[in-house]
Amino acid sequence: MAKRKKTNYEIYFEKQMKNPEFKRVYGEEEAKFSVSQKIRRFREKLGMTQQHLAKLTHTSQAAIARIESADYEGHSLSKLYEISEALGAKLVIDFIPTRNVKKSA
Amino acid sequence: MAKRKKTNYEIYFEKQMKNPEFKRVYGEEEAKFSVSQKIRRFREKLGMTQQHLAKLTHTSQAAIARIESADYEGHSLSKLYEISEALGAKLVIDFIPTRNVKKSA
DNA sequence: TTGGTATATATCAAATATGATATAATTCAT
DNA sequence: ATGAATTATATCATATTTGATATATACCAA
Repeated sequence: MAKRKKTNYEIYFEKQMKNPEFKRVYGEEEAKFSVSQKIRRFREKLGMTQQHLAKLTHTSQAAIARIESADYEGHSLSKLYEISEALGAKLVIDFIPTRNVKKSA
Repeated sequence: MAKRKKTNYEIYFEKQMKNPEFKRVYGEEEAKFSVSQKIRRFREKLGMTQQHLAKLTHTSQAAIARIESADYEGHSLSKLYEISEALGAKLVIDFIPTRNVKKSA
């Protein structure tokens, strides 16, 4: 069975992950957090309150609290884009291949 | 006005972005596609039909078509997680700092 | 403690996404 | 061109997210 050809991104990413510094920063420090946690951490790094982020994204402090709560899973992409904009960040979304999948039905 | 202290991640990322290879692969080849396009491209690389992906995610072919349509922006994270699982992929979501933001309200 | 600020939780109506179905349009092989 | 497979579009009921509000809790400083 022939192996699927890796994308450039995969090749590059795997190479980077062999770099201990990259692995530490990307693979551990950041990637282990849930989306909720990432938002909270990012906001707190900026010294920004939920109230302020709420104003920037035209919503309420309660809504931000909900989005940042650990067990919340109802995030929409449109909301995440709004939030990333308010945080001065770019939202990156990628599908990284992890295992083989049967090709067809 | 004192500059905000950069996070380790920011420092590392900016350094990487000065590497033309990283910039090309991370910033252009992948990031230029919308989420809809990424799903479609990923599915097609696997030689998988919308019908099959629909079955794997317990929904209809029409729903997959909608999710892959270029102008659709209603994606939810929960749906993206389901899809990435069916595609044999890990969904990566990250906020990459791009500019400074006022610290507080 | 008191007051002030920040965050968490609950409720409910409104907005939006989802699933299901039917059917149209496209693509592709023969 | 015909037919089969694939994808696109439309509609509508249902489910879920969102915004808004009120209020509770937590935390810190004076």
